[in-house]
Amino acid sequence: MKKQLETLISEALLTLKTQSILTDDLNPVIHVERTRDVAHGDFATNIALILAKTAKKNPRQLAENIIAALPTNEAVLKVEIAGAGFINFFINPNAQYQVIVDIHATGENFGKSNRGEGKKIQIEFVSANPTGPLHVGHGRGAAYGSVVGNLLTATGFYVHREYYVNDAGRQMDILATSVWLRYLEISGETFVFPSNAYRGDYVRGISQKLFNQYGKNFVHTAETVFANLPLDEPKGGDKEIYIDTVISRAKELLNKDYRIVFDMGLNDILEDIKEDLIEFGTTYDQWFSERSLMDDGSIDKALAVLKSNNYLYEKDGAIWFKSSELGDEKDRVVIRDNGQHTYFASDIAYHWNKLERGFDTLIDIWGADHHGYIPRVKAALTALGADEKKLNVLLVQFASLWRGEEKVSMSTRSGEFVTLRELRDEVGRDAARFFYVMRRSEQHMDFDLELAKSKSNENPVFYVQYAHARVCSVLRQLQEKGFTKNAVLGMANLSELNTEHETALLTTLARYPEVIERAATQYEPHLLINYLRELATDFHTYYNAHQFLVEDDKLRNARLNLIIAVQQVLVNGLTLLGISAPEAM
RNA sequence: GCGCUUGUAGCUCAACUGGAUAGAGCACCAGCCUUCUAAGCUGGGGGUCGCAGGUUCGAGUCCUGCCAAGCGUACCA
Repeated sequence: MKKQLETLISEALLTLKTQSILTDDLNPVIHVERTRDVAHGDFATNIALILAKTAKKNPRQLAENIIAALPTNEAVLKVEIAGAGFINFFINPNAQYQVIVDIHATGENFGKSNRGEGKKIQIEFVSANPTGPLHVGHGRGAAYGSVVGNLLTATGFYVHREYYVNDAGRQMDILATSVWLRYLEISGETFVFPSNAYRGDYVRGISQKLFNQYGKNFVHTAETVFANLPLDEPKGGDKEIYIDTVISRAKELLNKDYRIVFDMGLNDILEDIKEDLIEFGTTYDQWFSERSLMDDGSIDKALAVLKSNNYLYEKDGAIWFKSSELGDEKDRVVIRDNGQHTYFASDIAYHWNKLERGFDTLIDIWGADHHGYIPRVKAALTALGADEKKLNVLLVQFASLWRGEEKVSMSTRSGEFVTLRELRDEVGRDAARFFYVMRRSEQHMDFDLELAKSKSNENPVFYVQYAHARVCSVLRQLQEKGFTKNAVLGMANLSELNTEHETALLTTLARYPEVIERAATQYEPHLLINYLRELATDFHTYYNAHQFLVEDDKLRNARLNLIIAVQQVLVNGLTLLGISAPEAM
């Protein structure tokens, strides 16, 4: 309907141009929006206000000209000028019933579109280091990313979801070393655990597995392991330097066996993460290994291109990328003085790889604490000769956790974090997803565990699900009470639906495709949540105001067709959110 | 210091990207269950849109300057 009106207006403008009321060079973007106040009709446009200035005309006069030039359309009942020069459209009520027919005809496809025209979008999200289980901070990215992916799929994009596995690099070495040290403890060695190692209980679990499988094959005495090391931080040393030397010691002593320990940690945690995400309703098309970029030479190749494009130089024994020439604050190291490439180097190769695979758009979903990283990645793409505009980084603010009045600090290494799995166990997958996506992603979010845990009626997800369950319940009652259902009869009598509650529902239902399109193109799933809450409100209000199972066959079937349409849209929306639509509650 | 993000009802947040009288949910107050699930509905109070300027027909939304919070500012990710 929106698009129809926009077409009518653009035809009117063309007419005015041929009448020389408007000049040919005016080509404004025609914007039709739904009105907030029913007194303003169903749709409104500010086109006359926009054009008034450049056309040097009185906006109300111009609005009159536009209205006069509008082609007639049977869906449009009345057109009015209001306020400073708004043009308000009143839609023929009979046209509004069409949405019920559409929903019944298209079913689960109602709301989907082909706006994306099959364009390829790669969306990378979560990508947490496999150094420990996912915690509640990752949950928000997981929920947000999967819903954005669903929305884009629903609007006709080809979506490829990817998790970048940091299975190489220093953090993983710290994990492997931590696993080994706990293994040594299990074997009976005693020593002070490094302050910068991973202290979570899950590490002990992996170590136990290692011990069960390999016995004491990897044991070295504590004396040997800790001989001649620098001081750890609690003793006045540097924890980073300390842990790095412990890692070197581990590699040295374990030699080829180091990889066994390393992979034990990596695979165990990665399997846990995969399972966790599946249970959370978040799936991927690909798990992309960072190590593979090293093994197949992608990193070297990317750096070689940067070098030949004259964007690399050497300083202080390290290789630097001239990102400051391309908008970054300063230059960045890609190869450290110890010969190791930085994570940034593999990120360059990874993002280049993504574009090489032919995606039209890349979406990265990062925690907001990584925002400073954006300019350097974009700079790298530019330096490689790629189009950095294809990369779209969406930031998700971390949800700060509260336990009642007390803020919970989260750090993977200190081991005191609430895992995503724990959260799911406590509040359930539906509520967790709903809460995560309920707010704009850039908005800081307070996640009160006490509140989320309490299975109280305050939980908005129940409100929406309850609307669906109520429709199901009515349909069950239909049988029990001996009423019949006749969809065709209902469709023939939709004009029976003339109460204000029904009109409101029709309008809300008709908005659904607009909401999906907007939520998808803006990457804002919270719009869908807000919509579903409004739809549920309209339905609950209607439910309380009118009986659906009435004797009158025409009215009953018209109403049943309406509430079945509501049920369908609730299912469609909840499905996109990855939330269940229970038939009974 | 500099950069990014955010400041809207007591609390948590919306506001169709510059439109008409800024809206919901909690919380609070007053009502509605022999009738399709009361996890629901109806009504009510509650606002200097952080502050000050500017841009224009029109600003919560855009520009500038302050104030406050979070994050970033590594040869860590």
